[in-house]
Amino acid sequence: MKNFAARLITWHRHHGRHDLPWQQSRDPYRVWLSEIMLQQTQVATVIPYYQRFLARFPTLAELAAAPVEDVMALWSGLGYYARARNLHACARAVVVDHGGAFPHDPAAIAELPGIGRSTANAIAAFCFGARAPILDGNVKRVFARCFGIEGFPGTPAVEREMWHQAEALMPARQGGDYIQAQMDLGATVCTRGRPRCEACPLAEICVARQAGRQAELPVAKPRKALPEREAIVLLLCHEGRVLLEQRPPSGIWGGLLSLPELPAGADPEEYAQQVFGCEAGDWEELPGLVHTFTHFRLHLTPLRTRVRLLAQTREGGARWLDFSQLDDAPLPAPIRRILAGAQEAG
DNA sequence: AAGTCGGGGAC
DNA sequence: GTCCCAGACTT
Repeated sequence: MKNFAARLITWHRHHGRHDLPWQQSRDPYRVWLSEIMLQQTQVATVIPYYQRFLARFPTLAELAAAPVEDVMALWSGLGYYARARNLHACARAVVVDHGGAFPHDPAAIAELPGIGRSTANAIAAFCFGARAPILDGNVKRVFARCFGIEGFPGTPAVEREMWHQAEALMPARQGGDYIQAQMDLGATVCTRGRPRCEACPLAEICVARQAGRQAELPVAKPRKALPEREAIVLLLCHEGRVLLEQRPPSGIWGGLLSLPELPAGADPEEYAQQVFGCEAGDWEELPGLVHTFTHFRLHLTPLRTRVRLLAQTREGGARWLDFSQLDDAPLPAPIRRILAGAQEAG
């Protein structure tokens, strides 16, 4: 489709977003950091995290030199914590394998931890002027509508078709403006619900608009019923402190600190004593909460008790933290909420 | 090809 | 409440 890129680039000059915090620089470090944070995460959510992160780690070298725990703490609440681990690993790989500077070749960038084809291409196009297209949620939505592409874009077949389109449409020049234009159009005009077609530079050539099928394209993900899971978490309190344990590196909340989770069917009294060396007092059930993940719904029930310490905990990853230390701890969002409520309740 | 991985904005 | 977001990675 000729004119596709030209329409977008022209539109972007006057109607694109130009003031986002990571757009003030072509420093690959800042571009890369923003791209990772923005994976499956909206701009408004990312901005405060991005500012905090950059203030703590102004350069890639400082990030690479830091302990991964500090990175996790700054990521706490942002979700998809494998991104933070990969970010740290990537910084070290750039230092160790590439002399501290990102490679310019998109394929080489995509070899780095946490960087896939789309993110690698974005970095290469923004920072090095590469003719390398992206394919994110915005582009998929624009393509599906503009070209009338049927089928859920998450399937490999549809994705292959869209990558082919993306490669063919990518202009030789102004690549950075072009991919920024695609994302801006998807975020501000070709939105999921109620797209503003009257303001769209592609309106004349858009298949969905001509057919009045904006609401049907892109085809929605086929949904299954969410499985329900339940978990009991323990607040073992002792002299103003609470026991937290580190989660396994992979799985939900990988690598974060969390409240100890009672194994299914276990007795809290015995578990506290045998695993953590704590003699429990009276148990108090705190208000529970429901947290919905992408693929299941978790019902969390907190049980609180004051304990007497009998022995050293047998859990290597377990730590006593003062309630005043929780702000800086790498906690999952729902656990942070539970702890905040528990503190208020005394 | 399907499943795993968070949290919140927008509706 | 539901849907999905500047996706990557594992199985």
